[in-house]
Amino acid sequence: MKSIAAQLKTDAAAAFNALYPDAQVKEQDILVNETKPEFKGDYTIVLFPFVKALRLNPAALGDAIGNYLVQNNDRYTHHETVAGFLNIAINDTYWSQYLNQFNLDLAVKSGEHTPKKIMVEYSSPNTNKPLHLGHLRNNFLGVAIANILAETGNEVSKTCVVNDRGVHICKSMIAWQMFGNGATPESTSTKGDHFVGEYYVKFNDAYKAEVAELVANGMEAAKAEQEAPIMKATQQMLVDWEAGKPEVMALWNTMNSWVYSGFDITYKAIGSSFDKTYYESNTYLLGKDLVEAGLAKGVFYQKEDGSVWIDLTEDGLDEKLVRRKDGTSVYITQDIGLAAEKQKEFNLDESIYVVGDEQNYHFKVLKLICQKLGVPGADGIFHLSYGMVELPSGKMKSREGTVVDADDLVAEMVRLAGEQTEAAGKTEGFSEAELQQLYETIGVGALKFYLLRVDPKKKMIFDPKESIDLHGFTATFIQYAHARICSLLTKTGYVNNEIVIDTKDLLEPEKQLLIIQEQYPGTLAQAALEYNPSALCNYTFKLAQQFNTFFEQCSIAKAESPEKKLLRQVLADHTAKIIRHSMNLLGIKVPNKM
RNA sequence: GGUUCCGUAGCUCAGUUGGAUAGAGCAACAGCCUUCUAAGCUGUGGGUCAUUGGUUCGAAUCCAAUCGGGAUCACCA
Repeated sequence: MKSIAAQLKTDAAAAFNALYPDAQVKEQDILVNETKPEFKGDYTIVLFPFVKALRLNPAALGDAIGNYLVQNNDRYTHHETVAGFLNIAINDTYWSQYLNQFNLDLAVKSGEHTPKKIMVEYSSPNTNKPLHLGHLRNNFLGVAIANILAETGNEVSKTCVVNDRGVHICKSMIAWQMFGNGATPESTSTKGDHFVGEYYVKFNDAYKAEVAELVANGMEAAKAEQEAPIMKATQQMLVDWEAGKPEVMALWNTMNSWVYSGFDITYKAIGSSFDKTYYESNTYLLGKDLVEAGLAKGVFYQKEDGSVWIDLTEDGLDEKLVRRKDGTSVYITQDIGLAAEKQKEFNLDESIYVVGDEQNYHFKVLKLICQKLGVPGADGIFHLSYGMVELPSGKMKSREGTVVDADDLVAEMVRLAGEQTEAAGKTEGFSEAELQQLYETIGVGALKFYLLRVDPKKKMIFDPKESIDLHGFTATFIQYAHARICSLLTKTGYVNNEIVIDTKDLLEPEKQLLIIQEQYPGTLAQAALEYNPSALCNYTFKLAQQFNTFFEQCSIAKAESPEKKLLRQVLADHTAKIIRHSMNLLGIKVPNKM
């Protein structure tokens, strides 16, 4: 079913065409806004664009259109034209029809588009260190966007490309060989990914020391960086790995398995999961055949030294290397190969990559090359680019130890949720286990909401002080409204299947709540269209806010009449249903009691 | 330097297919719990929408220039 705003556009276009057939007004030409609170009405049609063409003054035009709308649709009642704005009110009696037909699933899925096969790639960790704050934004976005697209009627698969090979992995391995003395995550009671990450740090410390020593002995810095024994050993290990040397493979497998067991715990805590995981160790050779094909097609060209390039200068980009002179592939070659591979396996309409905006150029190039090569599905490649997460002090820098660890952050949020719950004296009636669950719901929810509430495209500042705030524009605020509703409905004896009869003489808070509720499917559709979960955050907060106003002003227990009581119970119930629905899509749990 | 993104209240952010007096949250201040959960509600103060010019009935939104900031332009991934 169409939203009221959309229906009003249709009806207004019909009114224009009935009254002024020559103007040929189309639905898309009509701008419908919410009426500003200081004016009477619910939705507003902007008349200016038509005033000139029709050579009418705004007041006369507004009256004509307004009268036509009210006479031909019992959905609209009052209208008034103020300075070129035609304000239309929705008839109170219309709302009973709306309430009786309320069906969230139906409303959400009734979009007109044909379902698409969509893959969302996100998370994409390296196996040499634990996840950090930036990964959290990535994961939350990936999960939310996959949920939103699936809910709005698409077939979505989630995938993760694990960067499990390369020189950075070898660094951890070398350091463990040198300094580990056979230690394991078990023997040191350390989470596997953190354990391996510690050796990555140890590598860098040792490397720095070796370089310093060489320089002290008179070597040039640039040369020292190449000649440091630990670096040479690492490079040799990479060669051995590519050759499949058994003891290197064994160590690699062991250390990666430690990391994966650590990641599993983190993913479980933050609610990330994947339908398919690609490992770079399996995919890094992909794309080589496509380089050959590209050469044959003349899409690529070879320089005298044997390296292979593509010239993208006509597309406003640069020349880009796709194969080194030694015949090995580069990063983008694998990505081309993997794009083709995904397409073969899943036959996608859309392939979404949730990757930071520092790779905007890379993905522009990737898509262009795939298109030029004629890789199937190339047009469906979409880089869901998100901005970096920065701290109030600036960027996170591993050198300066300012990287915020994901596990630490989650644990801290859960701890603070507990602390604040206890401080507020709200622990009564919960078992220990229930409390632990509640703290996770609040702590993790707050973190997710904090990272999702900002437009993904924009870089954001993560202020630790602000992120732990459980007031205002937060998940906690919304969760609290939900918990109140659950309690309220139980206490006032709400029975789910009754029919609403009376929506006459709606009070302002009741009507405002209805209007916002009615906008949910449209908001969700917009969030899907723009790949923007923050639109849902904003909406759901607004809904909870309006519910709280309604809650203060419209008592259910002491309603003026049984009809009002039922109406308000239904309004509260629907609020809770929408909150559950949207928060679920955002990956945020809502408690029934808090 | 080339390309590209950004600049809105003290802080964090909405608002941009051009529409009414630019909105929230936090922070500050003043009220509201004998009544359905006060993690709440109500109110007050707070703005040269970076600057300048242009387009037009109308610009935070579009265009140009300037200032300030980020990203990127690797035979790294």
